[in-house]
Amino acid sequence: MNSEYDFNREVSDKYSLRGRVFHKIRNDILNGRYKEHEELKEIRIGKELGVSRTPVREALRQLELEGLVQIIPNRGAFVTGIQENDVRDIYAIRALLEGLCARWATERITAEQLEAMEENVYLAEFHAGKGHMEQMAELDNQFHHILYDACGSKMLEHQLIDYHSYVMRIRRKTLSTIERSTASNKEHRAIMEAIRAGKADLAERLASEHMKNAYENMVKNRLYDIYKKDMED
Amino acid sequence: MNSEYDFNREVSDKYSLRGRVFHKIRNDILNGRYKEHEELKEIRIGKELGVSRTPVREALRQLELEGLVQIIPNRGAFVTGIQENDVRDIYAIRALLEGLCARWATERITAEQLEAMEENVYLAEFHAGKGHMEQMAELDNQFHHILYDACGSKMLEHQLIDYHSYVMRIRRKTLSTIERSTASNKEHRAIMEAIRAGKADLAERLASEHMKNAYENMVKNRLYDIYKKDMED
DNA sequence: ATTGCACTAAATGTATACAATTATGCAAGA
DNA sequence: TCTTGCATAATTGTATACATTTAGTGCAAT
Repeated sequence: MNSEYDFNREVSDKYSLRGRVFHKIRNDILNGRYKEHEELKEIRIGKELGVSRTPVREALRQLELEGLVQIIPNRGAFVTGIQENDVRDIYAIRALLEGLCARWATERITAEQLEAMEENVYLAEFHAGKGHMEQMAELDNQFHHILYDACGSKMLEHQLIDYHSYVMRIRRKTLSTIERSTASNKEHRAIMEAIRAGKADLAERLASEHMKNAYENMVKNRLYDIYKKDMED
Repeated sequence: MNSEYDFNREVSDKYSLRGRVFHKIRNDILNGRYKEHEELKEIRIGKELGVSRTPVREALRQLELEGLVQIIPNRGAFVTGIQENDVRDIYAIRALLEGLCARWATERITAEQLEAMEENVYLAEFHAGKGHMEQMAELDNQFHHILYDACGSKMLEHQLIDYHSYVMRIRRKTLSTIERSTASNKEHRAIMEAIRAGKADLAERLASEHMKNAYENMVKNRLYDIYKKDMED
């Protein structure tokens, strides 16, 4: 019998212990509860969550997959350090890949995805007027995930989600000015309209520039200095 | 007191049991011992290598990191399927990233790395004349790894190495014609010379086209059909 | 005061036992 | 013959015990 299975299913299920531990630690890292280079000890985390070391160990190894944790043999698991150079490189890489993503999305986006994208942009404009920063940040994340989904490439989508997670710790702070947030959403609108108009070259260029702008804004405000100083003591 | 440590150390050490299991399974996948979608059962592999399930489980989760294995909860670990679309996407992504890599390498390459690159190209020309396919394939891998190293970005290097591993199962067969192999090395030479001359734009374009050529050659010869048919039964 | 070494404590690495889940085979019924 | 249901086997998930490695402490020798 032809045994079918969805091989594109998410890696870490939320219902196993390992899945729950995975998401807990992941959120704690992204929300800044754990600092850079902080050691994540299996016993302590296991005790905190009421599970044994085994699912914790496996969750930590899954987190290494996302680049949020680094495991050193016989030493332990550490929260990945955010290096200034790495951030620069990631944005350069993302400038290319988000461009490619926008190009492919232009060719393959569905009506539903386009509608979701439009709704996202409109909603963000509303919240921008009200100064709702929390919602803006969330909508920004959402916009990019819609774009990743729309490109129709699991490979590219997975890659971009990984990078997105990696810089989210910083990006949340980067977007925390209403000026950049508003400008960012305008760029989203431009990308969306290029995609809707079927202009692949334009969409690619706009998405690429969107990344460069985000990075330059970050550098200008030197918002990741808070991380830098941790590395210097 | 300042406890220093090399955080760029390789993830999987070769001296722990998990490390050995990891490399064993990895080689078996790359060398084609395990077919696509083949199930990798913890007990069987553990018995074969004389270890318990624990290091096998962890090795499998590390392999998921490289994209060679997919783990489905409560079902098991399976060799990643090579989809035609994924290969197309990876080469498109690599076309961009190898270009970026060549650009950065132009700006940052060291004298030693450049010399290694030159030696590689000369040696490949020698083996091309003799028709030594094995050596050609190995030198091709080596050239790209030198390039990755020379770009001076751990982020980009790691990314490219991952993709490189992923398609190596196919690429070995792709290079198996002496014509493509020779053409490929000519492209390597052109990239190397552009880097040596400090022409970043040219190096980027050549490296990008090198990927496109490799992919088009593969499609032309339809060399991955052997994989495709496995998926259709 | 400093270095070196042994010893201790604590953490990770591995093996194994048990629990939960999934796959398989067979029999009963339509 | 095909399907359904249950019993059983096989496999993964988790907990725990033990082995190994590492970090740190304290004491002695210089």
